[in-house]
Amino acid sequence: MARSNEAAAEALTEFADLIAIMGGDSYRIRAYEKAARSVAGFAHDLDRLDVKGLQAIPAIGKALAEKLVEFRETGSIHELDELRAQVPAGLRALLGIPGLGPKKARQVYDQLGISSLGELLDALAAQGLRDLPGWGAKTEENLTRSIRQMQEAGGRIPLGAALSQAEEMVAALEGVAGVRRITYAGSLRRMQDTIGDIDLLVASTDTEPVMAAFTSLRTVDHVLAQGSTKSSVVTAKGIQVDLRVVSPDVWGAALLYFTGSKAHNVRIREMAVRAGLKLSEYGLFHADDETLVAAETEEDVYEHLGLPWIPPTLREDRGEVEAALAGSLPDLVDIGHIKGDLHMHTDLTDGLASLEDMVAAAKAHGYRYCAITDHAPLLTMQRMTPEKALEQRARLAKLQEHAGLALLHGSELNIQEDGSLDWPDEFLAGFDVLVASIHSHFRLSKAAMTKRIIRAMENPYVNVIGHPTTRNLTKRPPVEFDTEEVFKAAARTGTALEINSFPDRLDLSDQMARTAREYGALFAIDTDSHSVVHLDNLRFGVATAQRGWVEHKQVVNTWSLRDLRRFVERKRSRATT
DNA sequence: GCCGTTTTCGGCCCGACTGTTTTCAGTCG
Repeated sequence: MARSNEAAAEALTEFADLIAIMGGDSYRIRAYEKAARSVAGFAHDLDRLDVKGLQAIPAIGKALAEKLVEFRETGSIHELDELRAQVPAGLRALLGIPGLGPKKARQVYDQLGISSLGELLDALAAQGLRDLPGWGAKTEENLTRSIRQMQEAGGRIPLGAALSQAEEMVAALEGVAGVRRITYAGSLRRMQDTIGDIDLLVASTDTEPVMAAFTSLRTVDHVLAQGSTKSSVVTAKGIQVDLRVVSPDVWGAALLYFTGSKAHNVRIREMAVRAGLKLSEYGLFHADDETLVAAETEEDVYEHLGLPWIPPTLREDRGEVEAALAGSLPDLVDIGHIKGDLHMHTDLTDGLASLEDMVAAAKAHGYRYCAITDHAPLLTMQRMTPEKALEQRARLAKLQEHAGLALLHGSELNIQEDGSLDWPDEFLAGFDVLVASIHSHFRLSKAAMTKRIIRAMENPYVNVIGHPTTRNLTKRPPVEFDTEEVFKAAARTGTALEINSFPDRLDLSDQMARTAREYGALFAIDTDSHSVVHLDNLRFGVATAQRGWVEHKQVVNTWSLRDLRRFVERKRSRATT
């Protein structure tokens, strides 16, 4: 994704937030929000487009096209600057608190002068908000809880945002004189769902120019430390980035060391000690005479410890060392195994791209098949109807004639509070494949939630449970259900559990996928794409699956079309016999 | 602010939930 698109989308989103706080017209707000999503999901680089070209982007008219040009040329938009002058910076951040929207944000500012998270917390602690009109004890309680949940996330950055920041910096430094190798390490290389800070590793014999280039990167806001082998900066987005420079001949040892995890490193260092060796970021040495054993590649170091190379996504000391020793590391799913995406939206509901464009994008990804799964009627805002679904099916059949990959017609159904679904079985039977997801009633009791999900899985037409816990990494905790019961039921009913690749979701999480796998459940790694560019998120879902030790055989969308259809048919026929 | 086979004005994503209120406002998906 082009960086300029993201930056422009962020400016438009901020615009929308500020208009909302100022009490502006709700349709105008929505227009900005929609434009932001459209720009972020636009497949081409905005930088190449003039006012006229920009207007060809959906949801961008003349006014916004001009603002986008202004943004590109000056780095800002004067109307946005004027709004910023009227709304304290901290106030917008309050909108990130679930349960607190623009009206309440404005209210606490106007009536109590609160314009930061800290001030809001103080007021909540002092019970100073319950007397405001429309507020009460319960509101205070809910907001306090929301904030606590946010803080427990610890200001960590979702994987997607961290990775694009890291890749941008790696690309900018790759060409610097003296840089022999460069990569990101740490939790980012292990593809953990959230990242505390970014670790970059450079192999070079000439550190000065590398450090100078690093600390003066455009994205750097300020420098925390600058030395000859290690420097730390904070980016404009508030992300800390550490850069280490090592000699090229110890690249492998350093990469191993800085990739971690700490727990994994401790385990293999213990192994080294027992073998009369010593492992550090500078290499594997004989303990007695300090002669070098291995350092140049990770494979080398692992091999001299008696281990095969262990994929970074497994390096958490969750049994990978034992498995490696026993020769039983999982045959992990990889991005090349994926034969199709089973969860994609189009502009028939809340997607941004047309059916034709989504199909073309799936084809461009080299898929053998893809499923179009627009929202079902009970998500009322999407205004789906049986007629529209059938019409889409007819269009899909027409596209199939020259598609070059198998086009499956599906839908993303809504699991209701009692586990029932949008359409009767007779209508569901007309689809090729169906995803069912929770989009409402997140706070049911654990028992009710368990029963609800299992009932949905028992429907013979439900093939995939979409984003099973509905968690949002920055906003919403996962719903609670009895994992053992649900995962057992998934295995028993022949229902795949989705590993949703959206960077804010990554749902199932790595740990839950690992548990589900132990109960014999199958998986679908989907992108839940709402635009063409979202198809690229697949790598996050695949990495999450790897972290959950998921093997490719356990992922239904690595199967051939024939096997996938059998999977669907088997469940359906079991129900009728 | 966008958009148009209902085309330059007047619609636009609608309904549920929560907590507040005593008929409704704000938030969310």
